[in-house]
Amino acid sequence: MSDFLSDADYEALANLRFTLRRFMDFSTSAAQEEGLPGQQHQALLAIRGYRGDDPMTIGLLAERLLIAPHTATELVGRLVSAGYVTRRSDPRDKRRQTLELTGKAEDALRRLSAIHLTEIRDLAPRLIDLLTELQDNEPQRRKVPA
Amino acid sequence: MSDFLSDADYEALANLRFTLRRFMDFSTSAAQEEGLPGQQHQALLAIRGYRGDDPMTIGLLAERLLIAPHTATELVGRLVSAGYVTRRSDPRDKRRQTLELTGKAEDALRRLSAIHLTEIRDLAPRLIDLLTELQDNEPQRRKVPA
DNA sequence: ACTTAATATATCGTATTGCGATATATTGAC
DNA sequence: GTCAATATATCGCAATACGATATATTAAGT
Repeated sequence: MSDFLSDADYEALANLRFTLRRFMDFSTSAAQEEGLPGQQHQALLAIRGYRGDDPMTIGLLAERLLIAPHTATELVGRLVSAGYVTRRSDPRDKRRQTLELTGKAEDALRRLSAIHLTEIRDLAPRLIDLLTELQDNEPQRRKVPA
Repeated sequence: MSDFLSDADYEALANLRFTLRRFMDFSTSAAQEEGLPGQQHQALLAIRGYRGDDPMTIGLLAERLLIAPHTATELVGRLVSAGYVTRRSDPRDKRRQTLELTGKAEDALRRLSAIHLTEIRDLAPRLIDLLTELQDNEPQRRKVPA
């Protein structure tokens, strides 16, 4: 297992992190300005962006956000309290809670998503460059590059 | 300001988040297995990947991690306690603290960076696709695509 | 040189948030 | 019909970042 790493590798990894952090930072700030903590914004997006036949539930949301189900429970509790999400017992399986966005959530998410698209279009070229660089710097590639 | 957004836009944004979250989740888990909280791992990477003439300091680290200087102070405090970083007063400006990685940190970071490179090479194609898709779906582009 | 402002780091208390452990309700398996 | 599995919920805890503030050092203005 070649774990030889050049200074350039570390630099590229650090730059990738820096770029990702800037995006996360932008995103969290934008959400805060809408009055939403970053995690709540991402939950709304996960609900809105979900394509599937069954309705969105706590468990599905947990999967999409990579958090524990009971953490999703708490997150949804906050969203319901703040008026962004409705939670209703699923008649087909009363263990499940079906989730839907309120108009308030749709409005906030529309604004947030619009500026996120703009920001992503700004960031994407740099990000793609960094990813491509990291892909190309294979540690063990043939001695004579084509 | 056209904030018309299609279902596909929301889906693409949600998928991008999901992919970023998977990377962050992978990264945090890998760091934990090395005995490092994710933030500490990223601090080590920021120090190691930093290219500059002046030595790394608390303030520079804060800039690279996009955290408040006093948060960087706390983070470095934990890293020093755990034996990953040395902190010394800079003789040129005694307000500054110069930071250096210990051998322990270099070892852990080498292992972590190696598996991160592997993971990134896995993830990069999907990420590049998602970013490209988001770039191309300009809401207001010319009516007749070339 | 002396006073004042700016910079760099540090400390303390607080708030957010996610998790582990655990509990309850509902459904499915046999 | 009983028992295991699933889905959600609750509680206490730990980690971490921040705001407010403090101290030390350097720079700027005169």
